[in-house]
Amino acid sequence: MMVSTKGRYALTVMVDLAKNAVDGYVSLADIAERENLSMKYLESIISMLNKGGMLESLRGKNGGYKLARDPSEYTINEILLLTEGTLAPVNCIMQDGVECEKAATCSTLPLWAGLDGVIENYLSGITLEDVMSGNRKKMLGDYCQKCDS
Amino acid sequence: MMVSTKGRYALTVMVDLAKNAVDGYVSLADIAERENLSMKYLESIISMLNKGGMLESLRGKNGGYKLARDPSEYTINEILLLTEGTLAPVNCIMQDGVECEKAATCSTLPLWAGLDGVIENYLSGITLEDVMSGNRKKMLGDYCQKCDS
DNA sequence: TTTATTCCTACCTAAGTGGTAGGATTTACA
DNA sequence: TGTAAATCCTACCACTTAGGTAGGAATAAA
Repeated sequence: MMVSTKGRYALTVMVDLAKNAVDGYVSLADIAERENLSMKYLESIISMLNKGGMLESLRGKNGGYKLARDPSEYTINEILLLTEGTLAPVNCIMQDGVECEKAATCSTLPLWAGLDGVIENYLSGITLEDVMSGNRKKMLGDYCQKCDS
Repeated sequence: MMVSTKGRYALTVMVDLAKNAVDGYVSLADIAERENLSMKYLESIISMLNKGGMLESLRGKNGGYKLARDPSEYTINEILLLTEGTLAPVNCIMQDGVECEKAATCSTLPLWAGLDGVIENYLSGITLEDVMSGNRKKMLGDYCQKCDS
């Protein structure tokens, strides 16, 4: 599994915030109840989003969270990267400038690099707005039977 | 990480067998030495490939393994599926006919389905022959700087 | 000053990853 | 017919990650 519940829940939280955007702040308790997820667990996840600059927060009564930007200005890639660390499909892809010692002669590396590119390309091309508004054509593309009907 | 060492080593073994195809059988000891991998661990991996019909094997002296078909007749997708079980990027994608109970109303599901499609499409479009022969154009596509030079 | 909220640290169980160990079985060949 | 070389099979094991839970401190509005 490439994306754990951390990443999935992070996206769910972001979509929830986008859909329930109001003037003020939205509390985590509200989000957890709407999405039927453990509030305590969401706490640790939303903390990563917050520290990563995705959100604005306010403590205390009537506090909560809200998106820092317009939904169209978030790519799914950057949201998932915050909670997952990396989205590389294998751990032999170069990370932090360190590459596998066999890289120069490895026959399979180009395959993994290509797969990595395909994934990043897809996730970078879709915004929070697309997910929130259910842009099936963009998300499902050729695989969507309903998109043409 | 989507693909574990099992899948990576399985592909490495298949490529090694493709490159070192001879009349007879290739022993696991030879493969392990060439690829510098633990023979004992490879044993369990090659067993999955063998049971999955990817190989032909012969026990006893001068025994070993060889590919059951031409390299061009294996897709990378089917090789990885044997050792990984699934290549779905998240576990909320439908499996064995069972789908998430929130599927009908889930905003994020189309994204995961789209990502799954992109991955499967990529891995199904590349053959063992492509990897063995280093077909960078096909594996790296638009991401390859060297492909046009 | 009370109440509702975020923020922080620590802890826990179960499952998966990446192997290792030892031996039984089979086959070619001298 | 014996022996060496190979696959095949079952068990085990340490370590890491996933997926949370628990408890309380700090903050801010009313």
